[in-house]
Amino acid sequence: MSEKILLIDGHSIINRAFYGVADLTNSQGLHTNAIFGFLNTLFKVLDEEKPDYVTVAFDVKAPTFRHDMYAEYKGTRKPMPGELHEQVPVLKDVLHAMGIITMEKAGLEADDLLGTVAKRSEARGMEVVVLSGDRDLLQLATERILVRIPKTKGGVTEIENYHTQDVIDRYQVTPAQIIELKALMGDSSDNIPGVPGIGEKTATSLVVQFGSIENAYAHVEEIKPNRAKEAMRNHYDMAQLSKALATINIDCDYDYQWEEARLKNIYTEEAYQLLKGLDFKNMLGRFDVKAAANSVEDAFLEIADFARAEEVFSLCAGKKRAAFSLVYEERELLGIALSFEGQDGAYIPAQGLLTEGYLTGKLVESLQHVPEIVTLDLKEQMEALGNWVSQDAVEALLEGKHVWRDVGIAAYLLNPLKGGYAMEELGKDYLGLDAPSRQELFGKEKLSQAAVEKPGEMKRFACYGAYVPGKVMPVLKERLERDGMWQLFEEVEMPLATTLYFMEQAGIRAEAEALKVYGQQLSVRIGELEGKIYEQAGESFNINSPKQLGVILFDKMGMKGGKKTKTGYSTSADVLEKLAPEHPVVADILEYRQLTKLKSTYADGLAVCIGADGRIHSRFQQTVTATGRLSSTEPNLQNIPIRMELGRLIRKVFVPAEGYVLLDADYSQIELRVLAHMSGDEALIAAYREAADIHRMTASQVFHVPFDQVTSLQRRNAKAVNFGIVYGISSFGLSQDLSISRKEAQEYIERYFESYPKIKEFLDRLVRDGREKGYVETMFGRRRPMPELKSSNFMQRSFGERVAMNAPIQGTAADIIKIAMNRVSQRLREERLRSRLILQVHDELLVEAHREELAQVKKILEEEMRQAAELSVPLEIDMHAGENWYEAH
DNA sequence: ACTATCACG
DNA sequence: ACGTACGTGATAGTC
Repeated sequence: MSEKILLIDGHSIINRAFYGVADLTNSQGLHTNAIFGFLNTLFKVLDEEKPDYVTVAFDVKAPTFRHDMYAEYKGTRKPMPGELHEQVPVLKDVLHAMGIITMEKAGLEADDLLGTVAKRSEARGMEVVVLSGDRDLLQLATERILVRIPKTKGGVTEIENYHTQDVIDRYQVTPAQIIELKALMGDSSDNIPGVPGIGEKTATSLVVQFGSIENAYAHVEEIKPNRAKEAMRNHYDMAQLSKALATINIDCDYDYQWEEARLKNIYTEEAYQLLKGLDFKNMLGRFDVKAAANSVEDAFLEIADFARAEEVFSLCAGKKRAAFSLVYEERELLGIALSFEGQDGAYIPAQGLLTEGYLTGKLVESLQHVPEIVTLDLKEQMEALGNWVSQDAVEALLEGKHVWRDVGIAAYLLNPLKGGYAMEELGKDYLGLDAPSRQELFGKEKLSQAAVEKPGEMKRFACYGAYVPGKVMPVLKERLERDGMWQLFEEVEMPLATTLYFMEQAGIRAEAEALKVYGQQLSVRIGELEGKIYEQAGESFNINSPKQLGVILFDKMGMKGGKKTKTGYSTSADVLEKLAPEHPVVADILEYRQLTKLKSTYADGLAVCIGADGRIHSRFQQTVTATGRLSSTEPNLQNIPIRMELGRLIRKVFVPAEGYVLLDADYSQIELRVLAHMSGDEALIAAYREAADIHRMTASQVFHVPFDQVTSLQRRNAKAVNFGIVYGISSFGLSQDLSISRKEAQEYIERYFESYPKIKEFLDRLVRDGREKGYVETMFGRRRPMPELKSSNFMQRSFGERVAMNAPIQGTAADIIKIAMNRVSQRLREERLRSRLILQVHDELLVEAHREELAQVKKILEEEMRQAAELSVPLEIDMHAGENWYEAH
């Protein structure tokens, strides 16, 4: 096997880290965020690539120009901010302490050094990995040179990988032609001027058509859009100059010694001390654990005989804290892992005398005595447990006199942007521990099979499943306390996990027969429409395929629809609605779309979710959204149609059990009320205190007309403005929504802010705080990290600004209803009622209320929802009871 | 696995 | 000049 070398573009990775990681300083006041980000990326790539050689290339800070004659361009490169500048030498020290060499040479750029060493290494038959944030480097990609580009998407770093074909797939040009592309379109971050008037699209088509700038110029008359032709003619010199700037020198005069770069143990004492001085506590964990890599696993036990199992359970029962993990698959229990003080991990497989029932019964019994119980995904564990012990036993355990802590939920609060909170992720993030993932150990193999074939791996997997939560929890607690979210965790999120468990268990009754009839009715009409559409189109085709539909509508029938998506024509509803007057088939297509949606997603989709008990048990996910809302899956019961009557009818299939009714309560405009409170705007607060029609009030203020003379159009527009404010207003967005010009939309917004100056101040403050602190927060301290606000990319930054305005509002509303849910659910149980909370739809709660308890339940809902938070405006609710969800809402 | 579309708050 | 409303999940088609 050939050896592997990893080459890192130090300049671009540290820059990326600096702008992507929230500001950090150590106790001496040294900025450390860029070093932190760099090292995290480095560790990630080292873990993934396991290279034999590593080198990091830097630019020399003295003025260095790739080509002296172009100094004026390179000279315009923005100077490094002092906060970043001071971190570079420290980073180099850390790298050197880990035995990783750096290279730099006056007169040469990091790019050139990387290119040179990459090519030489390739020539020696090595596998090469180049890591850079700069897409210029793509020109180096070959079959044996992999260019990796980290990309931050919503706070999560993913790395894009490019060999030759990947470049072609992504950019339509070869790696060598990346140079041409950059030369034409320019690159402001790299100070390549490019050709004015030519952007990515035009540049790509020119390179695809002509292969090179020179050839394009030779055939300048054939260049198609006139704009591009003129640009090429007038700025050919610029293009050539840009090309020279974009070209990486792969033959530098540099003496590179591979053996110097060979990677040894990077976890040295020296590096440890340096990281300690930087206050990188988490990374130290990594050093500790790496140093003692095998010691944890050595302590893991597998227990196969009855007497020892008894011993372990009774030992566990006597501890202050314990963590456990059920290892199961479908309805088969494979075993139980426990972790507590004095025993890092013990796995007890289900076998022989140690039956499923014995193990789970013993677990419940032991845990009853443990004051603090730690799990990863409590709700899921409890649902599994219910397979082997009685429902009552699970409920008693959940409501018992101990504290439950779910490390997945804790980690979610600390960073809600992550894709998941699996055991190995938590270990890595908070302990620097390299625990194996299920995927790594077993791949797609079934656990039941793995248990037989790989008992050693199964023991590791199971023990880590209990060990990691137990070890991570104290770290998470410290972080939550530091960030002011401990109370939110203890008093809102953890109780909510239990509330959601009860909701999922309860489910909602649905009438399969009625659903089937509804679906059949849809089918009839869908069939009619299908025939009608084919007739009008002159042929049959798949109406559900946007691609085929686009061809029929825009090519065959000649309707003028601008291209919109990357893949072709847009056929979305808003485009079709504008086209409807042109041809009657468009209306039919819209109706067809609507009906097939109803049929496939709702009629058919829900039918398969009805369980043997005649009820649908949706799953409420607590660790998914960026704002703190819940999400509902399998099926999603938070998007059941309501806006259109035909769809709304589906709600008639959701019915209460015999003897019950459905009681539905929703907050009235909770987000605007939250906004009124958080901003402290007197006008809005007064309006809500007087129970005024808020949209009419806004219209009256914004359009300067008396309250009772507001037209319905004005009210509608004002309503859209109110929505826009909550979404993080932009004139473009508002103009789209109202089909008005951007200018008009801008005027609405300005007049709104004149009427409600405190709201403008508030929103501005959110953006500013977000930028300075790196996060925004809700009334209850829930945070949303805001890495986007530091982006140099206009689009990302603008997005960040809207998010900064929206997240605290949406998130506070989410906090409030979560509090209400806990109180409602708890009171229903404490007051020994048969009524149950069964659904939450963001600002709405649905209770299956026993007819005899209706008055009492109404009172509970009303009280707990109104009093969930103390705001400077009242929290109003609308409440109805009905024989189905349609009637109740 | 990814994209387009559309259902909800 | 840049190109969008904020937050989700399910389905069908395409690659």
